[in-house]
Amino acid sequence: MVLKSDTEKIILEAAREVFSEKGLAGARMQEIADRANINKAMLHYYFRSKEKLFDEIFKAAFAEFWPEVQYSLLASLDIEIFLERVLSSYIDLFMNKPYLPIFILSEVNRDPDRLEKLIKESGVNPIAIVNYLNKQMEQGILKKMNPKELLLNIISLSIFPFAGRPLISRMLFDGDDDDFKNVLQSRKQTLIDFLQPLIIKNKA
Amino acid sequence: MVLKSDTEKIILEAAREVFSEKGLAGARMQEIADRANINKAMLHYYFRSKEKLFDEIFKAAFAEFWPEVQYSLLASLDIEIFLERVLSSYIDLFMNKPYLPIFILSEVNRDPDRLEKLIKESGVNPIAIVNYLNKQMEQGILKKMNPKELLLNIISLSIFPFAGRPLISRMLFDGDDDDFKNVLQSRKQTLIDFLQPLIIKNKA
DNA sequence: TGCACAATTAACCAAATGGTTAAATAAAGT
DNA sequence: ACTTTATTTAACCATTTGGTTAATTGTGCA
Repeated sequence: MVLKSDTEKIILEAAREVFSEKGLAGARMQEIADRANINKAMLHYYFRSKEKLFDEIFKAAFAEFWPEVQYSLLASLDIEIFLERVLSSYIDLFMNKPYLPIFILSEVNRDPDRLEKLIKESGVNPIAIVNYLNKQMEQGILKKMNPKELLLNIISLSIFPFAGRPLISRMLFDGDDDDFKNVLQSRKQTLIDFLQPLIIKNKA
Repeated sequence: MVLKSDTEKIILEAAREVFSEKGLAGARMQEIADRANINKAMLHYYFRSKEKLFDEIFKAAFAEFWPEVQYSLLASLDIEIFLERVLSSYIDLFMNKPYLPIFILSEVNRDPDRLEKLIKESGVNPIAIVNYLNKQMEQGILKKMNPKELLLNIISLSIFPFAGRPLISRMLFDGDDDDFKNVLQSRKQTLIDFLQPLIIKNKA
């Protein structure tokens, strides 16, 4: 891949900010240019069109969004370590990039075809994780259930609090986002506790 | 409240469709008018501005979105029945109105102040549920944990699969939304099983 | 029937918006 | 130094978009 010029990187960062705040439809090319301190024409010089620029941003966001989980199970991993890693890396990720979950969710919803293309290109494969969970169940280490649904539950518990952060913060924490932030941070541990009953201990 | 004319209702339904597909920024007044089979000027005749029309839609959506939970615990309820009701009513709701979760989440994220105003007007109060859960814990019926976090987990498990439906359907179910739909439907029961370990049975 | 008022429409408007262009400036190569 | 190429800018353009207006049609009622 060609090295990215400084200007290009500055544009991408500004675009990421604006697109994740306003969405594709709500974002304004002028605002991106302003935030990058450059002339609006530069956006087209480097990225041709709003759509193309957005594609770059979305692709990068999705790349961050996904692989955390996948790489957590290269080897046949102990389930407790697996859980610890998945939850921890997701929570760290979203703590640093709070905009990620809702950005992905919103834009996938608005135009699912964009995701479709990306999945095919990137060869991402969540089924590996499903198989892993399934194996743990067959070995009697995990309580038996639909492994896809278990993965869905783990992801729900990890992502939703971040995706719904402005809502939850206001409804459940009286608008005190710091308070909520603490809960989110400690979730690395409390979620493991919450999921603990799924793990079958062999009586030693 | 004044009776709503037919035209008004038709507009609201069309607006709801378009706004929840495209979001506030992405929606076009012309498209709403077209879908309602009326002249665009009628939209302004009845609702003054796009913003005002959107407010109506959002308010109605939020009203559907919230009270399901709240009304589930008018009396001091058995925890199993509580869970059953909450999960069941949420799943039924989102099964019929799949657009609701992501619509609320997206738009609250885009403009949290809109929610702020609504909360104050509507006097919604999730803390009642938190208190209820807390009491159950003190009575030794529920495993002890942060009650706000338990509520958060229940909500996450209920809502996220719907909010992320286009994403999950493609990533986990190979794009077969019917397959996913079945899982969602059966979740009324599987989620109860999943949460079962939280409930402490008194040995009879 | 005719009058007042509500509902509806076609035509129009100003502002915003994504995108283009031609000229200017800076860098790089010779 | 000179030429070529890449980068940057200001001005401009066509289209879209939310919103308005003035005229038309429909409705209830005195």
